[in-house]
Amino acid sequence: MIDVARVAGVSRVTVSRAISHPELVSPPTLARVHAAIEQLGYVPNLNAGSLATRRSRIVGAIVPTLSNAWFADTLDGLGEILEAGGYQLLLGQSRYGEAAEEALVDTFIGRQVDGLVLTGVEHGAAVRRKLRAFGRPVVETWDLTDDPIDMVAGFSNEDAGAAVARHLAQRGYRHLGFLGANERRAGKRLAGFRREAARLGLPGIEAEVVAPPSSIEDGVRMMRALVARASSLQAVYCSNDTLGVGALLACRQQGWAVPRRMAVVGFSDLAIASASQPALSSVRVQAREMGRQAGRMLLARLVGGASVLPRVADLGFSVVARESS
Amino acid sequence: MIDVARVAGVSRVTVSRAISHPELVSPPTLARVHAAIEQLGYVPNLNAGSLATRRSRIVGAIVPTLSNAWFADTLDGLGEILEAGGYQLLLGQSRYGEAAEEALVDTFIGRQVDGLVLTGVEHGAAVRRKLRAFGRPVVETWDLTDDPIDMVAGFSNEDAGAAVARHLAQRGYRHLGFLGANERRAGKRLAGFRREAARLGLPGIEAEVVAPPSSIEDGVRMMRALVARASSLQAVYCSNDTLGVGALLACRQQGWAVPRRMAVVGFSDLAIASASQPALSSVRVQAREMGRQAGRMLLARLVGGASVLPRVADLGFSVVARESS
DNA sequence: CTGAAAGCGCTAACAA
DNA sequence: TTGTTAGCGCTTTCAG
Repeated sequence: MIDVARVAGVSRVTVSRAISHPELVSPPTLARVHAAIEQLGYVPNLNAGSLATRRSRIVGAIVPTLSNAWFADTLDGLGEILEAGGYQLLLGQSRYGEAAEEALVDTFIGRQVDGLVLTGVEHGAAVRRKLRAFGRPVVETWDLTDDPIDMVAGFSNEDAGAAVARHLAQRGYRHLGFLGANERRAGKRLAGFRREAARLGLPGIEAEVVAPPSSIEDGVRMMRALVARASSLQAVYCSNDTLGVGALLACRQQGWAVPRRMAVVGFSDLAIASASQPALSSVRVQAREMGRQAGRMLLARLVGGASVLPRVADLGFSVVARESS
Repeated sequence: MIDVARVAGVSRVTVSRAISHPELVSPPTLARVHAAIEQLGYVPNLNAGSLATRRSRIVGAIVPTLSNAWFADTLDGLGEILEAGGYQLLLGQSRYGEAAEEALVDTFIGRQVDGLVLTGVEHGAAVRRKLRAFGRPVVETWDLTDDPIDMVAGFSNEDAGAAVARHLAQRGYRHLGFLGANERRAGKRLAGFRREAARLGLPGIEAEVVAPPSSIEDGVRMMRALVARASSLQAVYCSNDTLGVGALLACRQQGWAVPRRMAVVGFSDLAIASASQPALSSVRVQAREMGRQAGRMLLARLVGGASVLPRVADLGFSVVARESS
């Protein structure tokens, strides 16, 4: 910057202003500074700027994993909005681990991110405390809660589970089962599924769980294990579409007609759900829109702006009935 | 940090050392410092550290989009390796735009990222110049070139296209078509496909292209357009599986038997390829492994270490023949 | 509209 | 092993 100042024949401050507050610099001076910047190929050190301003123009985002298309979609939507506001995304993968999440929160705070997006609403006590003390905007996604750290953009996983139970009950299935990942939000979907089945007077629900991330093979194996335990099973709800496709595959291998002998419902409505044979019923969630909404909520607080957004946004979900149920 | 120093009864440097170089601090002092850190809930400002050390412990990554599972997988693999080395990922989406890519490169340089991962090997001249001048490790992915900016971890898109042509020719298909995204790497696959078809003496190839990102609907529409133009078509190669699934759908709607009346081959072997009906032949690429390899190449340069990795890593690809061809 | 002075929070020499 | 002295490169008062 000193070099630029010398070449332009001005002081360092003026160069700084020409970059950050061009309206405070006279047009001729501005032109000279720009020329010097161009000539020297000068690129300002944003870290130094962040240190001085305490604003990094970076938003941190923590997802369990990128290899699930749905989280990637949320990030895509988030990035889309943030880019437009001049912010960038610093990424962290928690791999579904609470300790990893806390470590990520620490480094994000250390890097002075201007805002943070988390997946889910269940976090360690330390995470909640630190983030509240941090005092910068935080959006939790992919779930809902009465007591957010700050803001939420998601949907009710319990309600989604309950909706599937109603959907299956309506179609006459009574003996329901569940295949799911051993993970917080999948657990909530199971809880809602159980609660609603009980309310409707259906028999108790047999469940199989597996450590995330789930694979199609997991689905095949769990489906077999489940029917071995509960041969009267008529329908199974899977906490994600990958397991759902696995369950369909297991049915095909056993020669069971879907949905007559066994109905299957997945979750999150990936492309694979509509492409599979028979097409897999699923629960559609607004993955990308959740990211967008989170981005808007952050920007509203970051750049101020007129619009005051509510702290809680429920993006909802919908049961998509296809051939498998 | 001053507060921590006072509480622990030491100087600021000692606190700094206790955090960054604990082996240089005596155990009792270290304990006092840690106690003070704990008590005050102190979180070091990493930006200040970066400013002083000129190392940010951040790697920038630019992908066209996150909403394609394959790039997300590459990032996942990259993140996996970098996390283990104590680095974090700063993300940028170019949306297949060269200007956007250059802007991202600028801010990444400005943020002093320690390394950079790009998608593809075709970049603006300014990007190449700036990155070479930057002097920090850069890995290009998802393609190969003789003249990398620095390092490459990818595969040959041209060879992949050629391999599909051979695969189809071997099975007796002669009139070949192509559906693809209007994008650099898809273009190379088409070029290889064309070249090989010509070499094998097959008729010229009809192609349809569409702006990325591709959708299943794009595939349906393009497939129809293609056969409207070239009714003798026997097989079609799609530059990604999404288009491939769309092509299959179009065939079903027309009542064409696949692969008898029309063979279809996709690209990148997403889960959707094996789940679709009939199962879609595809070209498998090592998306995650490309990310891992890029991560290893970066770390090898960043932390030094014994192993010297080659500048170019060809991860290859393989044609996966399924029911559709 | 421009410049001088002071400081953001940390770390790398060097010395003790 | 610990502390002292100088910055890292930028931005913000406050004067001029």
